[in-house]
Amino acid sequence: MRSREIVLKLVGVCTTAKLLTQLHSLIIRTGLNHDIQIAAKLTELYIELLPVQTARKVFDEIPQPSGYTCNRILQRFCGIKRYGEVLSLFSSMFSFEKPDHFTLLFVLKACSALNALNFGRLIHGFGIKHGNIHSNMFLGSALIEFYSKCGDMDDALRVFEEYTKPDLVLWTTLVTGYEQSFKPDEALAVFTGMMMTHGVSPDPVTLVTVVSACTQLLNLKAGKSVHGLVIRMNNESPLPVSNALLNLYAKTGSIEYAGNLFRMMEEKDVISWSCIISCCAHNGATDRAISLFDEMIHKGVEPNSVSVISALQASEACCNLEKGRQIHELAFQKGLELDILVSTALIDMYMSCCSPKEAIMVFDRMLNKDDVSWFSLLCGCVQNGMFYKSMQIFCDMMASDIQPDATVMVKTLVACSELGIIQLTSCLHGYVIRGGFTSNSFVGASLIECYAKCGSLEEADKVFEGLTDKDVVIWSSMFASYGIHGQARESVNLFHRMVTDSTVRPNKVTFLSILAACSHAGLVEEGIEFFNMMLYKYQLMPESKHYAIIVDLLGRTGELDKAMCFINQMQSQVGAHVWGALFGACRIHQNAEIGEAAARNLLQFDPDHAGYYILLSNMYAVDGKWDDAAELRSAIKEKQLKKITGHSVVRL
DNA sequence: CTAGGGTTAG
Repeated sequence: MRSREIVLKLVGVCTTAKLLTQLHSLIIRTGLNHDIQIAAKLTELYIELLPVQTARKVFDEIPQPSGYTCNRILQRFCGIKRYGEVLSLFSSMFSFEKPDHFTLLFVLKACSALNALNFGRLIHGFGIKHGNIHSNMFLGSALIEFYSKCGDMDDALRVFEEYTKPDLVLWTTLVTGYEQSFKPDEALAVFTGMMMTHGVSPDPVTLVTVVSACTQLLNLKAGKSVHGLVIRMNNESPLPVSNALLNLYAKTGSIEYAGNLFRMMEEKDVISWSCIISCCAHNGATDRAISLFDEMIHKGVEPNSVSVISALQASEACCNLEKGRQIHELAFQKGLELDILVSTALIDMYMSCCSPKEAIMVFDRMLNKDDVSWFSLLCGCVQNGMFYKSMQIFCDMMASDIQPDATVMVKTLVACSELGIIQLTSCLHGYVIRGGFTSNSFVGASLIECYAKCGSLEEADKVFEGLTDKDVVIWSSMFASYGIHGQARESVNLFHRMVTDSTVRPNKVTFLSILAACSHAGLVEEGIEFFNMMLYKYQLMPESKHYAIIVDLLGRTGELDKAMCFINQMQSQVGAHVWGALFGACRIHQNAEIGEAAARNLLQFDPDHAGYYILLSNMYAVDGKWDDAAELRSAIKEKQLKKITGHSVVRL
């Protein structure tokens, strides 16, 4: 009798697994393991202290576990997210122990995680039948969360409405449910109802969810009023709330608000830094994004993959290869390079900074690649003019059993059209059909243009006529195809066929194709006619590229003054290719005066482009302006510019 | 033994 009490006391103070095993063997030797009370205590300890599998074994050996013990083991499994085992355990204990509301709580949690809608409904029904669940807020929120996670907001709302006096947690669970189910409007409506008609004040948890809802809606105005509420409620808002607000400002591109809030925040973590860096990186403040990243590192904040990705995107946007490399080094040291998202951001950065070699090295080092990393690699190679490599990557993708999607097909077709190998195009055409891409108009358009660029207008036309559902993209690609072959008349005729035979409305790209076709064939009048049609009949604002074509068109026939006038009356910003077109025309027609103006404008876009200097100096030379020519030549030397040698390839 | 939550990413 005495030893029993001692054992019980010992069990009470046992805190480690090691002590427990020693104690257990002692208990077995004394035969006290048959004592129900001691066995129960032991089990509880096992459940708490031992690896779950052992705990489970111990539990299974108990002939009559109490409800409390059952709940403890369920709780343990819930804690380590082994939800499948929670459900199977529950099913096995159902025969001997009546579940109480604690049991149901754990099981519902498992059902939510596993999306086990039917199982959860069963639990819900059981709860209704065997107890007054509507007096228990804990069960209520578990049920609301369960239905929300299973995507059944109607039932979630029904549960909520059973409560006559829902507390803040219950309200918040409902708001969160709507927000997580991508119904931010409803989330905000419930929130306003809670505050206005029921007079319940939110706490930080509620506020975070509400701000997330505003972010989903990109509703800056609503978000700002929540911010106002936060300020009125509390002088110093908790970090999660500030971070949520920061994210709202970042996502809505409100760089000013984000900056102000960030500066005001007393406490900051990686998330805060990541938000502000990503905000700057995506809204044109790339240098600031980079300096913020440096500041973060300097302050000893440990970077995570997200902050590294944002900093890489900033380097990418401002083509800062050196900075990109530095961040790469840092990511490598921190072991973040293993993250697929980081590697992919690195590939994008190197590709955009014209260093495909380094991008490929990153790719080759990746342990597991997903379809996005493959796509980044493919895209980058096309961007960098490595068309053979792009085709090779496409083949490697297929060999690695990666299913190409429509965007991959488009990029591959672009690479193929640059290579100009028609047999390859036929192969890809076959794949387009087998892969079921025929209904995708972007793939269709790329295929048409690919055939055209490989020299086969017939094949392009065959594809075009074979498509039953021609949208504006498909039509435009065919106009462009005729244009490539100098058949502007056919292009124009086809345009009229589109307008009369279909309901398709031309867009800016359509006019780009038509104008290019006219320019290519020297159809000056028609080109200007189309330009006016675009402007007046279809009310489409021409962009710099459209102007460039018209300038090119006028330039070809030597109407340089007219072209200059045209540029002067442009509404939109004059892009580099507009000046390029004018400059090219001036070279052909030997107009050094306008040519100089064009070249000076061009150099503003690309100050180090040796080609412009040389062509301009040639123009001076032909005009006999030797001094000007010499001056320019020495400027080139001074800047140490080298002309990049041009080359072209023809494949038969 | 009990409930609702943060953020960034191709």
